[in-house]
Amino acid sequence: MLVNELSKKTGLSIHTIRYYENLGMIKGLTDEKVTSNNYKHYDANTIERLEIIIEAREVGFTLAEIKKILISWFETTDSKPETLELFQAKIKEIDDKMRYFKQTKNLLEKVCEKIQKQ
Amino acid sequence: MLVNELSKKTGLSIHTIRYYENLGMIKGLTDEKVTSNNYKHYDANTIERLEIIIEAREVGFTLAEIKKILISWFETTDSKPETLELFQAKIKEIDDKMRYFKQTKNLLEKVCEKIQKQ
DNA sequence: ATAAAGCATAGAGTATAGTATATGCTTTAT
DNA sequence: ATAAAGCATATACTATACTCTATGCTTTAT
Repeated sequence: MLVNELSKKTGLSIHTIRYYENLGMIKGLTDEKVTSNNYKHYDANTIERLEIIIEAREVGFTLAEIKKILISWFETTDSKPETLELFQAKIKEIDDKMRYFKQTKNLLEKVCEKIQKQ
Repeated sequence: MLVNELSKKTGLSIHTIRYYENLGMIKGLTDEKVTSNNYKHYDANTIERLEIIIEAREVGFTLAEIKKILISWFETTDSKPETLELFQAKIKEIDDKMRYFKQTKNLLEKVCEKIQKQ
């Protein structure tokens, strides 16, 4: 599929997709048999990657961090202990954030109650 | 307390505190009795506000959104239905994000497992 | 008394994550 | 055949949230 279809399937703008491609987070392939253009083709794996990006950026991870996750998930063949430690730290970060979430949700609920009582 | 103490108590840099003050998220008061300087004094409410800011920014809310939360929580006396709707929408956002969190945590745990198996 | 540290304001600079514009070539539709 | 739409690359622009630097005045320590 070309970039337009990929955009429609993921909900990301073509600009954003190209931005992620420039960062090396996804990679389209040009068809060697076609010489008239250099259109890039994307596959199901690209969609999977973009869905991971969408999820992880909601969590607040930077694109640089998400890139590391993608590499470890899809490309890495060797296991580096520092990579493992990195992700274990990220899991802890998520747990910490969960607590902030609950507190903020709680505050928002109280704010709503306060408004409704008036 | 002055800005230095406030910084130490909250863990935020003096620059960041002033940045938030310029955005109108907190407010220090100058002592009217002192004419030689215009040092700003901060109270316990400021700490409370900054703690809310820290929590809510972890959740991914923008400073503009957090400012609205602070106003509704500490200053607002009248209840606007649109404010209530805003916060109810924010609560839903948090619930949505929670789902992304669980998915991302799940992915990270799988990545860790994958690395450990190698 | 004088140097060091603290405070305030203003403005510049940085990082991240897009978003938009310009240009030029290619493909598709009429 | 030609106009419209799609694709690629490059560069510029924007927004958010800081972070740093410069300047000058005030307070504190020695």
